[in-house]
Amino acid sequence: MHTSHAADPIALLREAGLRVTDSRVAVIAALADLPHSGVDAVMGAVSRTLPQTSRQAIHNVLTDLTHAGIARRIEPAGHPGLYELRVGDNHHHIVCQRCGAVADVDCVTGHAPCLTPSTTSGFDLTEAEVTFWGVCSACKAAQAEPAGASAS
Amino acid sequence: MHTSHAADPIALLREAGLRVTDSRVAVIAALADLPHSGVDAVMGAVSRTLPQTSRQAIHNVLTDLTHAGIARRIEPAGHPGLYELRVGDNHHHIVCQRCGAVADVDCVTGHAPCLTPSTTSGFDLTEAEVTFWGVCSACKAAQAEPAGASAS
DNA sequence: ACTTTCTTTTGACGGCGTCAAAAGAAATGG
DNA sequence: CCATTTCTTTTGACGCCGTCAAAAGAAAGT
Repeated sequence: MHTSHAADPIALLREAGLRVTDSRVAVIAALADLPHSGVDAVMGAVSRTLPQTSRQAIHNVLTDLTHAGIARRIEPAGHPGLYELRVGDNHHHIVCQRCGAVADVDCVTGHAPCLTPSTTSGFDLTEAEVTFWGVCSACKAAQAEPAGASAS
Repeated sequence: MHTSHAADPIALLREAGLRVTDSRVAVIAALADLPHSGVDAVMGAVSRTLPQTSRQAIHNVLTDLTHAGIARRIEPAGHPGLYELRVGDNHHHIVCQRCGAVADVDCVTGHAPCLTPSTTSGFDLTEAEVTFWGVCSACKAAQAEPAGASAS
């Protein structure tokens, strides 16, 4: 009866009042395995166990999970949407400008909205989203070794 | 009446080594007039003086200006790209979750990258992008008066 | 088991942006 | 002043990503 730990898909779904289906369990498992996955990556992972699953179903499930508060969608500029299960801890992201890889960054202050703008221009503030941009270690290595390296 | 501080489209283009064409001058004028404009808005503004201008030309010009450092492109999640002339002052934005309106927010610390993540996961950090989300005053007013309101 | 409700499949569609080829306009050199 | 090179703009097609909508299928309530 305690609120569940990260990776019990069935409990997460039940608590959210969503039906427990194979697709949803598989999508949650995929996100637990590969955070910051897009529809394609989730599709690939789900297809290994449920090969008939449609792309639209992946979209549906990810949208449902997001609305239910189980998943969170991020959308770095110039990239398709990505999903992760870490929710409600107000963390941020660092995105590689070369390959688009994403890593988590713990919030600087620890609680939302974590920043206060100097002037709000009459807006009611809901949240502050911080995206760091940089170059990941893999891309740094690829740049340092121009040729001959085993790249992925 | 204008001080040199205001953007002079022709000077900006010359300094960047770009040819001075009607389209480019018109796009810069449009952005000076309406910051945070998308391709559609710029197109509408430019069409008033250069009605034959193609949408692709707007894309080209905006991309050229961005690469030249004259304009900056922002891309709030779920919205098409927006452009502004304010460049290099490391300011941020607040976006209305209802209507997508964007306002500028001066940087909290005043200089890039303005924030340092606690853990960089091996990334070389380039910049920190902060997007505030909230509800603009117009949408707040619209919500307060559910029916019979005059034109927005 | 029957009916209602929710989920998934299937196919089409739309926004937004890019690519590429051809036509047009500005700078350069004779 | 004309010819050449270079850059800009037009035109049309295409692709990615996501949404919409209708029909088929599976789960829950009585």
